[in-house]
Amino acid sequence: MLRFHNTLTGRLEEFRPIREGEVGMYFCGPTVWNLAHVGNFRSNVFVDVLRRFLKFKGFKLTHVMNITDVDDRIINQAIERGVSIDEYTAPYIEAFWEDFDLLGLERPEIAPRATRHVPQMAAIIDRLLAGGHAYRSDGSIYYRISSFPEYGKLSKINFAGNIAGASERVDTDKYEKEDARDFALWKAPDSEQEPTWDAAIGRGRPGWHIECSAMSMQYLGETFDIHCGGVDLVFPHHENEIAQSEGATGKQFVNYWLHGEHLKIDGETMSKSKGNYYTLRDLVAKGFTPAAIRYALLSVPYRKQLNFTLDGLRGIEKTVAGLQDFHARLWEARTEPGSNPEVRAAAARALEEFEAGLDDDLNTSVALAAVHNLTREVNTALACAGLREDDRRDLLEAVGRIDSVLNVFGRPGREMLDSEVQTLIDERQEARRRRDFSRADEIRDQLLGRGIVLEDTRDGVRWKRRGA
RNA sequence: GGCGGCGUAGCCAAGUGGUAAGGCAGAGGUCUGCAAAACCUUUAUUCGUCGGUUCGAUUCCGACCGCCGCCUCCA
Repeated sequence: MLRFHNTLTGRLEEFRPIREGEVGMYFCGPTVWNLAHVGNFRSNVFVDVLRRFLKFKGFKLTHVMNITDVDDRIINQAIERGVSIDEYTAPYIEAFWEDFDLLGLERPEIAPRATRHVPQMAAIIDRLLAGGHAYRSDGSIYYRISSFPEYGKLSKINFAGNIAGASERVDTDKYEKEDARDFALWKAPDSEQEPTWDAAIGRGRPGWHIECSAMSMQYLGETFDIHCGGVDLVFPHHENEIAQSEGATGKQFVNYWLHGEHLKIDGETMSKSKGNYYTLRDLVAKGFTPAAIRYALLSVPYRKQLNFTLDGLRGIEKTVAGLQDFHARLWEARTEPGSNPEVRAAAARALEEFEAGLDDDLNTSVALAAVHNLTREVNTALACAGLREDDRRDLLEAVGRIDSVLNVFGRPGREMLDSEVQTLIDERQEARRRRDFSRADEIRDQLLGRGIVLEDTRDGVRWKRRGA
């Protein structure tokens, strides 16, 4: 039974989609004003595990991830450089997808861009105006929080007790708002340079929150199953989405809200000034593999802060290499016909525990423990020739199924070595037959220098690549 | 000030009212010409501190200490 911790209710709840066997989910995606950092990708990895596990469970998925390509930062940067919004964001969107693919993330079914959905946003704002949930002021349009008594139900925010200690931080707004809590749905242009849209509601540009209401409802309907994002979005972004959507439709917006925790770097918040700010590219440049980064980001359950350290990542490189070696060894294993009931049972148990772990609010730690227990048991069988052909087939299938969610085992297909390397390997085998071990070791070291690691096994020599 | 999270071996960490998963590192061993890989054994009488409830608490309650986050368009 699949259960999620629902931020809306604060409880662990059984997941029941609106339509049997189908799931609509929305994830607040990147704001493409700079290169995404490793923390951004923790959210993406969490959502990737979620979407892959839903497919594992047999659900048909419609996953929408928006791309925020208009906000104050983007507009300011574009104006400063004298380029259009699209020109400014294009390289960041491209870089985002490159990193996304590199981490083995499955692309969502739909990835709408805010700038392409302004009419839909205007339509919702129009409904809100008609319903008394919004008002015009100084050419801008604001959401009237007092018209939505349930405001605060997601973040449990309490304005009464809130203002006292935080009062010095409350925005002294230049705009004319009825209430300090009200937020902008539609902004009148500040200057002539600013990009604007002509919509039925006037000329201007959308506020931040409205795009997610507009795009999620366009692609998933007025009520849908899952909305996820980082914890920082709970307030105000998601709270405002609820106010906008439910204010406009009068229906419940989302059934399950899932929020991923942030990561810490060496126990501290990541920030440029602390020098612990890593983009994916930084880590790859340091020699880390995407599979290990992915593993690191998913190894701790999504609702826990995870402590990301380079030392830890180095250890995880070994863990992941072990899993990939295991997969390759299993793929190559020469086995006798038949089956070993113990191995069969181990495979079945691992799949069960893997699924049970993820069923429990995506407890990836438990799921990974099941994987490691399986690889150890199978390695034992492999070491004492206790693996049979039927087991091998079952295990490859089980690993494939597990990896359809984790995506860390790598593809075991054999790459061809160039003939010069192959000749050296053959020469070394010949030298070993002559017991000319100094020549054999010389060749082994030589290949190691080229990133090729040799292993002598009972079935002959194996080779694999290792990063420099 | 309001709301929330966390503190478990050298490190990363899961977890539960009934006696501590998993990974990395360490030690010893098997295998190997030597390696590598893999496997086996081993590594927390103990889960921040102090109280309380209980037959029994790391797990529930209270206090305290320490760390992190949201209340600022930051994942």
